[in-house]
Amino acid sequence: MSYHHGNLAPALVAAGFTLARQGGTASVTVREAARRVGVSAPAAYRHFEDRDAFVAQVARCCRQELARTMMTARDRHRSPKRRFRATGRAYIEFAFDEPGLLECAFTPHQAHAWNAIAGATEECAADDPDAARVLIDVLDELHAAGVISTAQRPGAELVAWASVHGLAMLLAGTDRVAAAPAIERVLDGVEAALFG
Amino acid sequence: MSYHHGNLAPALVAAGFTLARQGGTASVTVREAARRVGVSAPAAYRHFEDRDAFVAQVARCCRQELARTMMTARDRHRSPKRRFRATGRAYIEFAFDEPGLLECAFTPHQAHAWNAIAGATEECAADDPDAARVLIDVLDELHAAGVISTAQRPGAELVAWASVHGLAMLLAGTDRVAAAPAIERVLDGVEAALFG
DNA sequence: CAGAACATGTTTACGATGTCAACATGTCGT
DNA sequence: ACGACATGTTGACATCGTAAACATGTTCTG
Repeated sequence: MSYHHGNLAPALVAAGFTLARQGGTASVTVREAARRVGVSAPAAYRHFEDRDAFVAQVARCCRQELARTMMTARDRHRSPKRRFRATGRAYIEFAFDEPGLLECAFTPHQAHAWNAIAGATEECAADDPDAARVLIDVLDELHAAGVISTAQRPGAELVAWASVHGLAMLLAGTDRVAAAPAIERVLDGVEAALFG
Repeated sequence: MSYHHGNLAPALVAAGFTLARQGGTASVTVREAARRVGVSAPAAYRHFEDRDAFVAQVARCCRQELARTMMTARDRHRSPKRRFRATGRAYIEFAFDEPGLLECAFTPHQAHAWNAIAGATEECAADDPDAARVLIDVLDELHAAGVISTAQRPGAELVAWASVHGLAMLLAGTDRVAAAPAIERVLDGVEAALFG
């Protein structure tokens, strides 16, 4: 209604999220996002340094969506081992359900993924779910329950994340049912590596 | 010298390879490759369906380069276990030495990676080294040596590849020496998963 | 050996994108 | 009320992918 949109940035990011969902990072374009929000393209540049900065925000959304998916899958179980496995499986399922989102989630600066694991926990509030946080939490549960030994605990995030993330990348675009055994095989491998 | 270049396609791919090395997939552009070869942009379209097809070829080169790196690292050792570990480590090292090439190697259609593992071995000749082939071979050595049990052998490619590929993705752009322990940790995890 | 079919390059051109500069229009503090 | 500031708009430019239409060698046939 008004000349000024009110909160353009979130609206643009939301539009970008939809674009990512449909066509992956490549189709996350400033112009198209602006178009969908009903605003001129340069307007976006009042809120984002450049396209990379915009995509980074969209990617953040994608990661949050992934985290939410993992959390709901995890919370369907009680035992730490089942919760762990459900978390990992959810990650891979996400690769099939939302290939565009997953691709976008980690393509921009892969450093995000690592940083998320390395130590960054302070940058995400309660309303900013983080996939790495979910993983770390469930690993802590396993540790607390004595399933993972104290000796094995350090670096467990990496082992789990690398396997699952790598598998998700490899399986992107393949047949879902054909991949099912592969998924279980890798999850078995992760468990064997961490406790087993 | 002549109006006709002679073998444009390979020249363009070589140029694309250099571009990938410097700036990753994003900077692999048909126009720039043509420019560097000293030819007009549309000329490239006599040899490649579209940009994706071109990038796919460049990616193939990148994968071959990776395979060569893995092979030379592997061949520095005799024992199957050491050869296996050297292969994996080389993959990760490649992520640090040639981030652009690694990104390009698997971004276009991740299906390549999976297909490479799934069954594709016939499409690569002796002069067309394949990273998946290298991995499979060294796993076969481990199996033959009795290090990997027959029960564990099936799907071992996936476990190894997913972990290492995922780790390489996660570590892209991080500090090399800081990441060293993480690398060993994940490699330990892979070994624990496959034989341990 | 001439010339036609073919492969391979070239020039031109169009539409889409990222992004800058200049201008317009609201909002808000004094 | 008025002027600073934030936020949008229009217009323009460079780069890209890529389609015609045209030019130039190469090669095969009569």
